[in-house]
Amino acid sequence: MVKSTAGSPDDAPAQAAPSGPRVLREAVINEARRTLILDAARSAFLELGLDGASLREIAKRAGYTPGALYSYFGSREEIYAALLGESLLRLQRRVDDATPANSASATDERAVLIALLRARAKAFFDFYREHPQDMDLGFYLFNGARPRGLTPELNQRLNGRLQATLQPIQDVLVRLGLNEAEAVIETTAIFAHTVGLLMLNNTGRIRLFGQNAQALMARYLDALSARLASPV
Amino acid sequence: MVKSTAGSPDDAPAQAAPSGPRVLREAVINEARRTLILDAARSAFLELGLDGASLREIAKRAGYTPGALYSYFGSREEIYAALLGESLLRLQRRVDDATPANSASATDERAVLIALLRARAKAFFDFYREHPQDMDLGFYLFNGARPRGLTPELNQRLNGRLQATLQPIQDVLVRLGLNEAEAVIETTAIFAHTVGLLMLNNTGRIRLFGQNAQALMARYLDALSARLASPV
Amino acid sequence: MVKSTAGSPDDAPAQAAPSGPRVLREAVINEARRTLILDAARSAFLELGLDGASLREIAKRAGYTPGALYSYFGSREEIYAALLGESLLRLQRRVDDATPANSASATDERAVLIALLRARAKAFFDFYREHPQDMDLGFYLFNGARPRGLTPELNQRLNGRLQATLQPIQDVLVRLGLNEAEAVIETTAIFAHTVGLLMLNNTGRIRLFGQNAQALMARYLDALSARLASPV
Amino acid sequence: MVKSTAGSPDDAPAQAAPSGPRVLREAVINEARRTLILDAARSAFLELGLDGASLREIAKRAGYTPGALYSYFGSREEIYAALLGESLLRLQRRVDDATPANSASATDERAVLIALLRARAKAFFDFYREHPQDMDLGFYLFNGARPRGLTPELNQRLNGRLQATLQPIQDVLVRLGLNEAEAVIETTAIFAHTVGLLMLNNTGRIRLFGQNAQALMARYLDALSARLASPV
DNA sequence: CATGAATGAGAGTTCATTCAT
DNA sequence: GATGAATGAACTCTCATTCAT
Repeated sequence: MVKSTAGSPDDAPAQAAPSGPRVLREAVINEARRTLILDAARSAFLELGLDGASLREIAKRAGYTPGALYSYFGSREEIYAALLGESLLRLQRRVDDATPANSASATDERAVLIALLRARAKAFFDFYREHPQDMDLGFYLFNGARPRGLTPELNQRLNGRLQATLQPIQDVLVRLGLNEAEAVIETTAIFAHTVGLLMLNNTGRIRLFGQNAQALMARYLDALSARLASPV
Repeated sequence: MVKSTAGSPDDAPAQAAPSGPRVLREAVINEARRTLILDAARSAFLELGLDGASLREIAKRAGYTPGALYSYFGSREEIYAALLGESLLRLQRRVDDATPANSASATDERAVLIALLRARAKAFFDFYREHPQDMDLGFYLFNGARPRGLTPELNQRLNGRLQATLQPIQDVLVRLGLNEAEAVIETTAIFAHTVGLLMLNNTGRIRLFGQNAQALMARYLDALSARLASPV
Repeated sequence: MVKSTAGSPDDAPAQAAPSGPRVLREAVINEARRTLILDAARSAFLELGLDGASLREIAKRAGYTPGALYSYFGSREEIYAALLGESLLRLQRRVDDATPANSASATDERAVLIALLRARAKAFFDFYREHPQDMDLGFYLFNGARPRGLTPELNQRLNGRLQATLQPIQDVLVRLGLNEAEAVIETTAIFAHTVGLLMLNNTGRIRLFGQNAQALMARYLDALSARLASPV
Repeated sequence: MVKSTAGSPDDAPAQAAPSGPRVLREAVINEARRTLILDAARSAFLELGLDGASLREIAKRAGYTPGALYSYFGSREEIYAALLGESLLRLQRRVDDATPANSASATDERAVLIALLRARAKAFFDFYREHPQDMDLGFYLFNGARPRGLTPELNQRLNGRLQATLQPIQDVLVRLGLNEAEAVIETTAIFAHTVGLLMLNNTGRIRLFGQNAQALMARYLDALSARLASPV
């Protein structure tokens, strides 16, 4: 049995395992197999959605029998959690890498920061617009008072990842002069608007109103930029 | 058999049924029984969520055998749809009835309109904040290209209800000087922000950030009010 | 409640009912309603087969609610039985009315008889070829040691009808010189061959062999005619 | 999972499975369990008919829970198909093994062939007379334009088996001098007569006419033999 | 480590039939 | 005579999970 937690190479090892070349090799192999399963889960997810991504289906796609998965994950929900954890990492990378499109008016430092803010918020938005299933996953796992079959630790870890993802946005706001509290508030608002637009978009509500999600996001960022343009 | 559509008092009767005291009484009884089932469904929903609100569970709570429900609804999805339809009606009523808290500065007509806008948006927000399951329901039934087992007619009817609910908000915007297109855009933005806040709230994300959904909503409306304060 | 047996106008009344103009009128109306139901059953049968012809479906097509049918028939099987009884009557009529195609060589009395035999056998065959569902019905109701939910009386009555249907064929054989026993044997053989061809035809087995049911029936009758051509 | 196709020992293995004593043992066990289920199905069939042989009933008789059967068969129809496939194999073996009762007049080669033909046709007839349920099964699975829930491949395989079963009869006819087309026609006729007699026998129609199915079959073969006695 | 058979529960749905009204 | 709500049992099938091997 392996059963580490939300699978990812950079996770700090939960406990100091007895080391040695053999143990190391096995750990590497295990990680590879976990990855294999997660790839299968992701593809099942993508094609069939949450309902269709049954444990059986995932096992089949990974070339395993259902029971085998329990050597690597404690339950179906844990696979989902690992998937979500990994999705958040990809999101984080994307937000971190975001750069403003045109660095023309590099003279005005404030404008540069705002452009960076927009780039990061847009990266966040685009990620979920392009991968709607990843958002489904997140909302599936956190849909009540207590998350779905997640251990408190796992839950906390995932929450940490989410916050880490939004941190770059918050940072820019601070550099723009907002104090910590204000920055958190504004970040949360951006987060909420983004999520709202995406939800409406994914469920066809936006098309219903003859609108376009990307344009609405740009519009929101326009207004935000205007508010931030002059020092607070 | 009864099987009218998404149950509601104000539905125009599909056909002129033979009237008379007896027929009337039976219709009333039927409506009562439909309501009984819907109440059971709602309670199951509330306590167990969508997954737990199986037909069997609903039937049990309504004091019926599973098969009996099929006299009133053609499928499980139809029950959900009726629930959603009825929920949208309650929402609509709430938005329609919304009035500004303090009608103090009744002198400034523009201010009055903005106060009305805020009251309506707040009513919308509060409704779903108080009844989170109702929002789940909506997102469940419209979660893809094609809605979950809904007939196109039912889908269209429900969409119409949703739009009717947002209409009062849009109306105020028009009265404030926005043209039709702008009003739709702004309404959609309000809708999105509301939904986003609620989603984050319902899944505990907002508390995670140490925030408060109602305050964030108020803040959003503040900014909006400021933008609308001066004529366009 | 009415519940006479295998419905048909020419059935001898099972019991001497109290007569009188009013009773008579009601009996007529009842008969009409039974016919209405049977028509509905037949149409359901024709379009949906045995599986699809549920009591609900029949009731719907007859413009009744399910429960109402129990005023006229004791069970679903009884409806089927009535349908079969009526089908056998139609078959009988068809066989009785069968006449040789070309009455050319009217000189040879033996040839005339053989032509009549062929016409009758062909009529029998054609009836079921054109109405495959009617044969399904028969085999459904008599598929075991004891017929499906039929009372012995009903069973006997239906058997009598079947025999009456084959009687005209048997008669010709007798007129051709066969004694009673031989005639019954030959009739049964014709019956069997017909049924076999039809079964294979209805289930696509004959097409599978690249054959044609009608041609095979003609071929069988050719051989039979040849055997009967010279006096026994 | 096992899920080979219409179960039978002589099926060519679909893929070269990794061999070895362990794999072999498991394959044997699996085959045994499939057989166990098929035995249960056959017995349910025999006692309760097609309607009564539900998945639940079969599972109960096999000592399984309903879901367990899905490890071995993809659907209820697949069980039926396996049953039919295996039944056709038994039939084929019986026909192949059929030998004339008295090989007295071995001098006349033509007579020997005719005796062989009779033996084979009789074997076919006897098989279904002794196992009436097997015929029901066949007619159930092929009762319309498209077979009941069978994949086209399975359907084709079963059809192939049926044709293989009749081939020995057809062969003798060819050896007796009939050309290919005539042989097919005559084989189909024999098949039809057999099926017709069996249907009437199984449903009690033959007894109704005071006849005996075996005698009628013999009589049919007498006439056929007479026709074939002299070279064509 | 992996298998895969098996469980046990449950899903939605359909049905003939009954019976108070 | 007719309604139609309701029963109760049945249906096929899917699922996450367990565990002896």
